[in-house]
Amino acid sequence: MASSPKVVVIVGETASGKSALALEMARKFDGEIICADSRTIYKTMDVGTAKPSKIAQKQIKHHLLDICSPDEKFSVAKFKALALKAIEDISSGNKLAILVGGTGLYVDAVLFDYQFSPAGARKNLQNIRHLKYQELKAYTKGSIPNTLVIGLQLPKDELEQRIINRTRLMFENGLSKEVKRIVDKYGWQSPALNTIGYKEFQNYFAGSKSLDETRELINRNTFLYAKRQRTWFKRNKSIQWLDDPSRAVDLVTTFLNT
RNA sequence: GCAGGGUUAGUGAAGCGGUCAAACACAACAGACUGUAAAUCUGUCGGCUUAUGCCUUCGUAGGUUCGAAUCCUACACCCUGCA
Repeated sequence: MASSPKVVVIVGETASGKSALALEMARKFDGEIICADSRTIYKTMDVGTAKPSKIAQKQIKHHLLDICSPDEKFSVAKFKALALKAIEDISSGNKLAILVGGTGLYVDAVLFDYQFSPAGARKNLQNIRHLKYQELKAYTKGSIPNTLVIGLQLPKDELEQRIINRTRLMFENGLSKEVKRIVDKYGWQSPALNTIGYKEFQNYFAGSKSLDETRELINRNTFLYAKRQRTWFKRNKSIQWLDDPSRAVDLVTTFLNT
């Protein structure tokens, strides 16, 4: 399959430094970034989702950010289609596509070429394991060709410290105002507000939780989320785990030369 | 000082003579995941070890009972009503 474009994929837990690494790789290898993130797709949700800054976006083109409004429903299938389109666009412009994200399902939808049945065909609300067979087939088949998958892994306590710091920064950068604005405009039932860093404010605004308690809760929920991400990525054996991000340059260099 | 309430596993909190290694929640640990995925769901959670098994736990020390986290006594610490 010489025709399929090369894609560098960067995965890892939240706050592991994926975005920074992606930016660096994009600069070094003339790339553009595709965000595989189920929350940064939403407009106006910037602080709480740790969305790449405007400055970063000016330097390097980021795809699939701000593509829908907080009251809209989004889906993996939509993501897959858009991501494939973006990969095509980027590589036809002779640039390197860099897919970055912590949303394992979104990444895998592209990487393992998920085939979705028609919308609404299946109600799988209880996470019934009836798709196990299909899923296994997909994973043994392996990922799509011409991909390099880099995973960022930090020691647990270091990651927790980074999460704590990041949450504190979010609060300093007006997270509470951002949440308020979105709630006032779209209401708590909006799909986008069922997000760590946002939903925890419900009790704060209702007056039953202090700001400190809210921040603690966000931290704890983020730890839990990171754990789920770890579990998800663990099963993908083709990920090349790095504890030292600087090694990524070599990996990408050899990948591009083969 | 007198009267009353409390002390339970990592935390919070049930239990108030047997079916209690002790509900439940949270955390912790592990896992699942194909159109909500920063979502949703599952398992383990005193120790030994994996057994319809044993051992050690419910502030501390004794006691009553066939049998106590549960009743009694003393002590320690904490909160409250009267001084």
